[in-house]
Amino acid sequence: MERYNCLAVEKKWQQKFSKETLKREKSKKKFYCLEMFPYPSGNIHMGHVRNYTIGDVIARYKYLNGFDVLHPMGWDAFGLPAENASKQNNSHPKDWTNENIKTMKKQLQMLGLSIDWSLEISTCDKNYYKFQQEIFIDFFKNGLVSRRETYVNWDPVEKTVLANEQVIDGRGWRSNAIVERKKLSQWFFNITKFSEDLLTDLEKLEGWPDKVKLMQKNWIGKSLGCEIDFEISNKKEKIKIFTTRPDTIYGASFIALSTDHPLSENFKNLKDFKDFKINCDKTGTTEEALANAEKIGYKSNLTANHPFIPGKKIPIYFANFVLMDYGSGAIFGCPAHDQRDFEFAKKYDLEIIQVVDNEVKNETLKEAFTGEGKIINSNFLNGLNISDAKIKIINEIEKKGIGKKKTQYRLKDWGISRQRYWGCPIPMIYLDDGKVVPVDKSELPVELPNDIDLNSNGNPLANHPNWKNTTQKSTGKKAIRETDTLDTFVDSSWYFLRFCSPKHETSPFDLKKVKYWMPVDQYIGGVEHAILHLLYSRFFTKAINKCNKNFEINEPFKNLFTQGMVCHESYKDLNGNWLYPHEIEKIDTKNAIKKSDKSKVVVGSPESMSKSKKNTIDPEHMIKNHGADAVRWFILSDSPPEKDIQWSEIGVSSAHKFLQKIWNLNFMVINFKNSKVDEEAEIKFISEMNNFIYKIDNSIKKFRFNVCVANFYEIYNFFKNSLEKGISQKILKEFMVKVMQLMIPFTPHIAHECLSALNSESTQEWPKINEGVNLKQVKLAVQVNGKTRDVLIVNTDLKESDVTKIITDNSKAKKFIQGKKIARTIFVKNKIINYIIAEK
RNA sequence: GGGCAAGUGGCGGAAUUGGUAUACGCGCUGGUCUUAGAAACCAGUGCCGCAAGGCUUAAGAGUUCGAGUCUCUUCUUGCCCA
Repeated sequence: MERYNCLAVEKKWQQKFSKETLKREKSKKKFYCLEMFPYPSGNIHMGHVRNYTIGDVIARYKYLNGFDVLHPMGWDAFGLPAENASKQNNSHPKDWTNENIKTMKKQLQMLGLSIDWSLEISTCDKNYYKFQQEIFIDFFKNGLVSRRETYVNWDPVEKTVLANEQVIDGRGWRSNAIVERKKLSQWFFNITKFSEDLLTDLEKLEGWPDKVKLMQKNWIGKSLGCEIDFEISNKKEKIKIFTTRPDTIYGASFIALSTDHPLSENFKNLKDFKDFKINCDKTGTTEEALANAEKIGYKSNLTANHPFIPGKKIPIYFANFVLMDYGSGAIFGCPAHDQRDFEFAKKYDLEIIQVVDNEVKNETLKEAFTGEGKIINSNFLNGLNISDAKIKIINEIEKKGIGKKKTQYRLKDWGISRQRYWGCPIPMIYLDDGKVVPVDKSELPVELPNDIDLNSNGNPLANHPNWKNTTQKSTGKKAIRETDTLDTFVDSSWYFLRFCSPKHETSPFDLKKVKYWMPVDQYIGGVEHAILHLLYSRFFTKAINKCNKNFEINEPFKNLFTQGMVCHESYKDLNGNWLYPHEIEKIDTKNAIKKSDKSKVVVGSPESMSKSKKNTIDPEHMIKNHGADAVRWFILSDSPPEKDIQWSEIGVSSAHKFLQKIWNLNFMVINFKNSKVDEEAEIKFISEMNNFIYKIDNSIKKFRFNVCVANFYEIYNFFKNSLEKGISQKILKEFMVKVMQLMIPFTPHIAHECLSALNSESTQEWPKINEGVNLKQVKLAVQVNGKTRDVLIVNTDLKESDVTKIITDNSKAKKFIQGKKIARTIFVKNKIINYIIAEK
């Protein structure tokens, strides 16, 4: 018996894996297994290891079960870090990115993944973004792209625009800078045209986690409301307001307008109004920023007539918490039942009229009441609940002809302009006469220039001396290129289509291939993409469908799995400096010291690995120490894959030890010599092994990989104990082959090596359960008054009377029922018998 | 503030979906081997109790012959939205 040399064995099999694919062209069943492709930041991290190991288990499992499997990998290669890194070390983003891709590809191959590398794509490759530009032009021609001046979320650090989704807690998702409101001309994808489809089609996605669907639903944020026209007192003009709470119309005590509302024209020359407007622009555009900001207003000299209370006039304000691009840029304020309105009313001493009943009465109201209740103080609405009141008042409004029912979505159009170099150029040109037109498709790609100055302020493309000067092909007219590039979320919104035919030259994808492989059967990635990336990809699929009627694919991802994060404790020395795990020494579970000077180390609770906290573990280092199989095994073993996992050095090394044991067991079986064969023991062995095969198969299907691992430990224990039970070598070998086949998806290197040591050619199939070999016995629990008193091993399908006889003859439960009156017996065949004792 | 998850030994976690709670692993304790340690192997390990037995799935109630699993109340934690 030799010691298992994981490094040599893994290297050997990786050379084979890198040339093989999981294609089975004759198979009638296809399976598209896709993991979210990585950003080439430099090195792979443990999150990638977890993501791609899970994907590999699924891909290999499906392949072994006879599927024709597509399992590609590529690079989400555009993005700001490349620009920043290049500035720092005076290189070019292209070189920096390509270097990283090389390193990370090598690292991924070290994991023994079943990736078909012939399909590799990179989004910064002009052969990729050329087709992205083509899709953009198609979208443009189909009315799915628009350009308009709007207030945008401006990240002052990155000097670029952020989508609403990219603003978290009022800060840039990457820079963490406080986001400002700025007016800019921007390109948009008209994602809101699909609001309703994106919402209703969520119901079709049965293979998606409910959590993710709910997040998308909330994000789209459909709400039913209505528009109401308020007459301005003594004028002919009307103000159209939008509200989701028309039931509170009798509580209206003011009107608030956006500072960009058309009515502001009348005030734009007043200095105090101008100052006020500047002040408003400091508030961000997110709902949260608006909710948290102090509510400020500018009182106009106008009032509006209340549409349902004759003679009542309510004041008109401009306010910072009303935005022009939500609804109509005008609201009516009902302070008693909206927190923002409440704060506003308190500040400007406006009327607070309660119209929904609540235990807290008007005089003592400390905040807006937004809960359920009966309508009061509202004339004909009194006594109704909120939803009935909404229906009734909308009817009334429509009858009076002063407004109509309207559905509103929270989802906004997707702003895609970025003032950056390292992204896909937007293929549009500005003609001298002011027209903005797409580049002729024959001129694609609009290539990024290589000679750029990253150190100049602002957008390097706009600063490039001549790149932006061009001519329109069809007319020869002078034109200027769009210098903004596309948001990098665009790159990842269709890569799954490109993977189906990555070298296709005439269009973004070969429709035949796409129709064969799509939708993605299993998509795997982090839950942090639950909204942005997944929503955008769904939009792209629907938008392409609109441009090309033959596409006929409505949803890109049939099944979605979101894995948890990889966590690790963090360490700080007494001066508050973060320390890497290799810089410290653990004394026990909660205490550690610094290796260099033996000083005390503060151990922080486990959290997501991040470079800033230095609580990262380098996968390459781990693979070199313990082997790829051990790393894969550990990352699958300790927690269910959808939950966070805590990285543990001891965990990996014990995974390594287990694989060594498996290797030894394999050799024990190969060198096994029979003394005598016990047929009954063989039947038990086969039956139990079949049981294990069933369990593992079942657990893989449910993504319960940690349970699979536990089952493998049980198999090992059981198999080892069975060696002395009189089982023939033939049977032992037959089942060792099956065990190794089961292990292929998890630890492909050692599994293949053992199979080859067993002289088995069966490396491409999944073990089948031997039909007809079943245990003739089952465990049956004996309960008295619901308490388990004994567990019997009995023949299957025994009748109640037979079971009772066994119990009264000989059982630990006997003494609990002897001499007692049994009032009732519950008997479930092969499972349980429960005696209910009558009370005296 | 609203919504959604979840809460099981010292730790990670399992429980065929209402039928043996604590599988499996880590850790710990004892033993074998060893000059010693490491490794390996064997045994033990929810709590109380010498034992018989009793108690135990965040807390409390309910439904049921039977509840970790279903219902209600409370507490705690996490995530998302505000």
